[in-house]
Amino acid sequence: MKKNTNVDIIDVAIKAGVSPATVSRSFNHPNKVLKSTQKRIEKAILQTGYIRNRAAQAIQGKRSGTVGLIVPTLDNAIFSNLIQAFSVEIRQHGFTMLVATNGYDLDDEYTLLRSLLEHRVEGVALIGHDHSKETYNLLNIRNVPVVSMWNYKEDSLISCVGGENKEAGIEIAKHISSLGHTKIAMAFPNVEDNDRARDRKIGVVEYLNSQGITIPEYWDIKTEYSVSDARYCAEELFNKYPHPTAIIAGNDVIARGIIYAAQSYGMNVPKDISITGIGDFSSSESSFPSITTIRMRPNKVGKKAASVLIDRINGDREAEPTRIKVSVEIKSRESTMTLKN
Amino acid sequence: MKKNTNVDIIDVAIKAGVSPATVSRSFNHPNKVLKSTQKRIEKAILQTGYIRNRAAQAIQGKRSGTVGLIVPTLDNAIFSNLIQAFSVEIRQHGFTMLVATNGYDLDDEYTLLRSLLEHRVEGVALIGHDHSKETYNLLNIRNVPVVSMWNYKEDSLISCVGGENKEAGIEIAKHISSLGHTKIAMAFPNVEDNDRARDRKIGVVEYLNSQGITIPEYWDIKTEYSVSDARYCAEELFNKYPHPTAIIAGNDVIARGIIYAAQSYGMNVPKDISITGIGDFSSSESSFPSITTIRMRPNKVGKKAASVLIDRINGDREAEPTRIKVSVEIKSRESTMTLKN
DNA sequence: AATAGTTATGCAAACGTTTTCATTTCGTAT
DNA sequence: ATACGAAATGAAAACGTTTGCATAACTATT
Repeated sequence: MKKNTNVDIIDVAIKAGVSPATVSRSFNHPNKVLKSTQKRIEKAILQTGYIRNRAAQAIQGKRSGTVGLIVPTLDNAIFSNLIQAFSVEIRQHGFTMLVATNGYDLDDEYTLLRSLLEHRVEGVALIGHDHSKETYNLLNIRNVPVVSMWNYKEDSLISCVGGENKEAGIEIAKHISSLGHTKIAMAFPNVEDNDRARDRKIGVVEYLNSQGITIPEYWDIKTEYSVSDARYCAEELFNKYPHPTAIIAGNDVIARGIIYAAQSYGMNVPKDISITGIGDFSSSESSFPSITTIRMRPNKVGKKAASVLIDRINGDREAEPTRIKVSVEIKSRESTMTLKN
Repeated sequence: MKKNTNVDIIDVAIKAGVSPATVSRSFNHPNKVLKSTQKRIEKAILQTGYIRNRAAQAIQGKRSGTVGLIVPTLDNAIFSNLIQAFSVEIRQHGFTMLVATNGYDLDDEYTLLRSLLEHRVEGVALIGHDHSKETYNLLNIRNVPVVSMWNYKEDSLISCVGGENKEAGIEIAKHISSLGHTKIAMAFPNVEDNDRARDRKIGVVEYLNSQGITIPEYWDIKTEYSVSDARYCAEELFNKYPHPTAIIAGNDVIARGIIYAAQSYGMNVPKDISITGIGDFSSSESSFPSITTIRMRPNKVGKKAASVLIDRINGDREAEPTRIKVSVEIKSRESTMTLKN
């Protein structure tokens, strides 16, 4: 078996009886090359097993054909829908995606960004608006097309596509409050360096306050973004403190964990306790009980963000940030009900 | 604000008062360069805002600093743990990861592989052993370091790290059977082009047959890899056919969907019906009821696969495939119990 | 102090493309 | 047939690195 690693555009050109320039053009400007010549070139490519070298292309300072994506983690459902949608759309435009995870660490994010830029990604997608000074600075200096996903912000420094998280918090609080609940607990992750969670929490707290409801310290649960930790934290609450009649969770994964905790304590959701999420992840509708949540349309956000990014890559580098607000919407399902007294 | 996109190694060299070659060496062979010179270079890099160009590096035919990963989907929990572990390990060795999803389409996988090779990834990770003829051929011709994850196979054509899926199937069937169940249903996805699912199913069927148990057609559920579809399919079963006392699901996500279906039909899991998964995804232990499943150690597989790949990248290109078997283990939890009669 | 052996650096030729500019070929109108 | 503009192609100079070879600057040895 002939091992063939280094056939280049010149080999193809010779085989096809044309110049390298023509082969190159047949890739990048096919309309500038005669149909019949294209055929000959294609044949030569097949015969030689040529695979074009994007690195050599990228070096021209033009297209690298890649975009970078930095997410906090791939480890759970939170970003899966989003990333999948983003990836599919990106690819349809001929890009390949470089992915890096920063584990919610903003300094690390900066390092990753640098590394992506070393690879000359044509654009970058990030999550949310909490990024280090250095990150913003680097993006600006290099003038990299960039889009922030998941979170709408009307005065964002960079383009963004997402829902308004504060509004999401308000909506869910409104829902719970309208069902008559007043003994309400919350379960959010660490909101420092995480504007999505922070905005949601602010929305919840502000709305409840406006209704004269305050949440005591011991009902303000801090949890990680995982089913297991959420369950554990909820069980702690059930063990040690008076039981609320409703718990508002920072997202659907946390809500799921809390529901498991409640069920394992023999409570019925929603009869004994109402529990809400935020996000509407793909399994929230089909779980039992299905979760009352706020629909944040991850698929739409991912897809839309991809096209915003591509537009920016192809378009005006100096343009104002594009900001797209994806409306949020309450999904009232089985995990909540009117407070019985 | 000065927009600065094109500072190159020469600018840095001038600033630092050395030659470009020395700057290059300070990146790639730092021990070959005087400490004091390195300092000057670092300072120049900071002052100029230089970011090295990996494309120009890659063109030398040496390192591109990237590896490619092709997965069926990012959309659900199945591969999340695996990918996360893989990505973290890869990065610790200075690589960046190019990710592509093929939606379980093997022809598409070939196209993606080509595209990754255009970017001159130094190695490729795939899922399982079902790949098209063209894919295997291309990998062989180009002599690309490659590792298959998730599935151990003793005579695999390429290196692999994973559990033995057939064994997983056998183990879970053994467990269910040992609990006294004989009225057993199965729920698997389409096993064509999916060796993981196929091997599991074979294991289940063969073991049950050996115990004199056969599964009627109407208890052989075909479902997609999603909570919602699994729930839907299970409800169909509950609606139309006699109820089994146990259901063996192809993985934990499917199991989860089935549990929801059962619960929504007022059944108690496990008192009325035992349900098992395979895979042991991160939330399976903390869900309620927790899922009896086969531990496939996705974190270990991902991490190990990354290091196998890196070894192959740095090592002997002609070596025999490295095959690492990650042992599977039954995790008996709350979703199963002895058949009461 | 002269020599040999190291170590650090510079020079210049790659690496595999793309693209500008120049040239050739072709079709069409005279 | 001739001339003209358009379309297709080729030649060669980039693009930003890395690296083999040559040289210069040290260190250690006598």
